Amino acid sequence: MRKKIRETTNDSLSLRLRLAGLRPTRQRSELANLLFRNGDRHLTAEILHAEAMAEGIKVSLATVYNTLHQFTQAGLLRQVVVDATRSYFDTNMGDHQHFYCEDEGALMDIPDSGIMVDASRFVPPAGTTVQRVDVVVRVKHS
Amino acid sequence: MRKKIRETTNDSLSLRLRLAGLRPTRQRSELANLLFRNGDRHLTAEILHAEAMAEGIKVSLATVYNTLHQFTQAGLLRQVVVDATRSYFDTNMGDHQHFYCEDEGALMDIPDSGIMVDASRFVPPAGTTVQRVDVVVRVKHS
DNA sequence: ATTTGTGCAAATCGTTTGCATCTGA
DNA sequence: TCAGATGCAAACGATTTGCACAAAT
Repeated sequence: MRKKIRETTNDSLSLRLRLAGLRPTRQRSELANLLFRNGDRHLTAEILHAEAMAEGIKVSLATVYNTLHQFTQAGLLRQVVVDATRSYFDTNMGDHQHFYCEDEGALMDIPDSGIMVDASRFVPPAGTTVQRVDVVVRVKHS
Repeated sequence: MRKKIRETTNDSLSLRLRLAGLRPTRQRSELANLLFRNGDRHLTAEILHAEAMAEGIKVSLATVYNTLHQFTQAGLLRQVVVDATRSYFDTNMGDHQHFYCEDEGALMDIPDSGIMVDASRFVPPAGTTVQRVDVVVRVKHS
């Protein structure tokens, strides 16, 4: 049979990476798989790295950091700042908000119904435009 | 004239510290003065430390950090998380929200009219209660 | 072949801590 | 007096970077 022109291994993830202008290297593809195969996720670099290790994926922590930032820049992830000591990344790029439980450091999406902050309700400082509006509902175990 | 029983040096700041259960030490009083004399402020430990130095106030950076946390715990300050790399403290304890300009790392109050997020609009995860709702409007120089 | 990514370990940066010394009540 | 504060420097933990090597196109 003839040589396959189009890459057979080119799953949708590789495609996504390509479209984002990122070479689908082994590490990036495997991390992308971890990140996106199971829908919405909120994780730190360390958590992702630990998961990768657990699945036998070889990546250094430094590469995980780099990759998360590249994905963020490419619009595949969103960085969520809730805790001064940790950086979370969210695979859900839709317009949504979060619950954050400080007790356990858990970040959760607010089920849709929720808060819609209407950007027209306020005027940004002179010379600036609104990038986005972050809403974090801080909760505590009661 | 008779000995003054009540401290003459007891300005409102020292009083505030006392009421908060904090000894009005020289450093705490002077930092409190810097923080509260000019109304609302948003600053990092480093900025406050630099200001103190500039005014000839002798405090170590470590003490500034400690003091900011003590004030926060005492309800005199609020810590605002907007940037993964810096911690801001806000002297405005009222219910309000912020603009954050990533370009210049500037944090500003949103003039009141603004956003009122109504906590009843959503249900916190089971077993938790809402602490507070943080809204950060991220803006960029255009 | 050339460009781009990766790994490691060292460097960085904000923040915290241990401990000896000082200070306010 | 003496519990509580402070200062310094060392410790810390998350993140980043420099550089030699490896992989993708």
